Amino acid sequence: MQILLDIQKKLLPDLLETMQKRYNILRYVKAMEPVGRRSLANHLQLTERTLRSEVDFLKNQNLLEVHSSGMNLSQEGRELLEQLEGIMREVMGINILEQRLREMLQIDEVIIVSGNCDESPWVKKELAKACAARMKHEWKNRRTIAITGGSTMAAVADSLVSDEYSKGVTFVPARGGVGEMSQNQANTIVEKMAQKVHASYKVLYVPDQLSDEVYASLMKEPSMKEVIARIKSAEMVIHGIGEALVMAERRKSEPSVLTRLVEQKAVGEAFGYYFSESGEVVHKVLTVGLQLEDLTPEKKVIAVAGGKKKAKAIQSYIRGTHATTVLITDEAAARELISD
Amino acid sequence: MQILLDIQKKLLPDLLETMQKRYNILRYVKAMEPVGRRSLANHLQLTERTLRSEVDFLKNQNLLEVHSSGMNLSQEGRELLEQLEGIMREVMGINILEQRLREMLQIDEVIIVSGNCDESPWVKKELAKACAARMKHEWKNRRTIAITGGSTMAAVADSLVSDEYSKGVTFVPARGGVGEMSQNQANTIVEKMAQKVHASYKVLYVPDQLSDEVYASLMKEPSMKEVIARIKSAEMVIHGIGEALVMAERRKSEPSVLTRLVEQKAVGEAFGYYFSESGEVVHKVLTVGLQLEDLTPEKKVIAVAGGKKKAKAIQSYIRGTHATTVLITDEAAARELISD
DNA sequence: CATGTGTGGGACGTTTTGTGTCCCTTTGGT
DNA sequence: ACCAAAGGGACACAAAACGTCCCACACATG
Repeated sequence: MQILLDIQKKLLPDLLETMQKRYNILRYVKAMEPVGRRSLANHLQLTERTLRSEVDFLKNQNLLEVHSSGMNLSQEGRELLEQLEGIMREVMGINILEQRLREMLQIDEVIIVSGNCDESPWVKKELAKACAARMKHEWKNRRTIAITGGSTMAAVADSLVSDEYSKGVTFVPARGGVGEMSQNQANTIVEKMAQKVHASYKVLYVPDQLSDEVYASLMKEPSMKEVIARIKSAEMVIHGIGEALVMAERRKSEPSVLTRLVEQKAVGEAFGYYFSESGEVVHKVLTVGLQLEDLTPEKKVIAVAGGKKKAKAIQSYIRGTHATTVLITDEAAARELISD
Repeated sequence: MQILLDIQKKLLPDLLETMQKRYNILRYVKAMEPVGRRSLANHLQLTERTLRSEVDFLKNQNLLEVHSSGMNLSQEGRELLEQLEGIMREVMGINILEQRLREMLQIDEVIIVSGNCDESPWVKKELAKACAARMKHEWKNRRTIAITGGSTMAAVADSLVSDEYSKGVTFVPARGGVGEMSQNQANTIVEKMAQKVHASYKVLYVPDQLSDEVYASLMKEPSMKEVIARIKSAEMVIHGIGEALVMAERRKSEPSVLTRLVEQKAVGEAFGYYFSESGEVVHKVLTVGLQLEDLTPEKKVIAVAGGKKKAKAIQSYIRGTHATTVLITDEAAARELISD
């Protein structure tokens, strides 16, 4: 059945929405019958007219009856609703999860793919695919895209496909050297993405461990300044979210940093910032490029991360910044987040 | 899965239609790629513009790509189509049957309920329900409805439910005395239907075995003439289809009639007419009311019959008259019809 | 090289559908 | 008798869908 639903989601994207709407109407009618149009419209947060159209429709389908005293479910409607109750749990599983997460995290948009990244490797590909598809919808209008490193972002690069608007896009790394393996470095991924969709790109190589003077003079370099300006003006930011300690180790951070992270109970990491459970920034990698405060509301920020064990990291990061507009995650992480 | 589909059919009636349309587009694109918009529109019997809207949609869903040389399926489209092929067989099972029957019998509309009347008694109820629902859509505009007898029609009467327009309807028996058991007689059913939906009705009692003189004088009776005129002007005709010999026996026809039916290979029967396999009328019950030639194209004629063993009867009847606009039958009969 | 046929995409006016917003009559309870 | 709440009719307006062009471009063919 799941496969049928997946196909339908592709072939009729607003099917679920409509089903859910009508399902809700039937439920409310059952609960409140006999109920009038206007009062029902209030409860369902629909305008009178739209609800009326729906009611007319349901009436034509013999699912409800309308009398002068109000609306009732018909016998057939009752039977259908009974079946529907059972099936909707399954049908809306993901949808309901998305909705709850949206409310809980106060995020505009949540996309959940079913499965668990940690257990099934192909789920990460699904995550990446979802991210790629989501990006696609934006890059007609948002043409400078900042990207971070990480294996998830590398997967996103693999999933990108070019289209008519993609040529106009420029990819830039969000921040200089935050210490990933080369194939998962932001610069590498930026290059790969640009090649995939025939777009332009700019890289930002900032050597680690520079003395302050060299660093300062480097920053005065015009080419450098230009890239950084471009990065700061990016209209879309795509990034992964990591577990704080895992990231710190992978980056071979100083022991002092590590201990501080542990002491301050850092759990999440995103583009070089480490967040405690409550969302406070407890550490940041010092480098150029996007800073947390650059994530203004005008930017579209897409965060991608999946797997049950990343739930806390996701939460800490979301608490730490309200800039994220889209969260793309998997079912396992979503359920874990909600269960907390 | 079937239950989900059933629900969806109720909740979004044109879902299947849309799915099928898009599925077809994908199939054709795959078969003809790279293919242009106009040529595709021809093959699919869609106008250029509607196809274009669909293509835009599918393009946005990343299911197909459009280049200057024509359209191709995308990788994702290919994958989806593969899954779709498998699932559509099941999804459209009934729909495809309906479509094939429509083409094969040259009928405007075919409605098939799944199952087999002969084996599962509740399938007849489903047939009746489908018929009742179908009638409902008409009686806003078609207000005089002629009904025949038979157990199927009796079941239809049970399934009728009243609505706002039903009061304006008048039920009449299609023909006088064609010899059914009283509870399955047209007059009885007409009365029952009218009661069910708070409509008016007229009956037509024509005693059997009248001498010609009495019959002639009876026909001059004004009340009689009025009813008959009403019947002939009926805007909708609902009738069952029977197996010729079964019907003849049930009606206790003369042995001479029986032998003639056998000789002439009568197989189907509908409102008193007997049809041979090729559709010729080989016998008719002599009585007043609707005659075969009264079934003009303006009338909406709905034929209801199900069960594998009625397939031949249905076919013979349909061949005999092209007046039928809607056939309501069950899966078993439909499959049998197509396999012939 | 010209030409003809196919491609996608833009554009525009028309039609249809959906919607927000009224108002009116009916109904049923107080 | 009255009032609140019901459904339904009506209308104007916006948005979407649609039919029907025309255009630029690519490619094969003469």
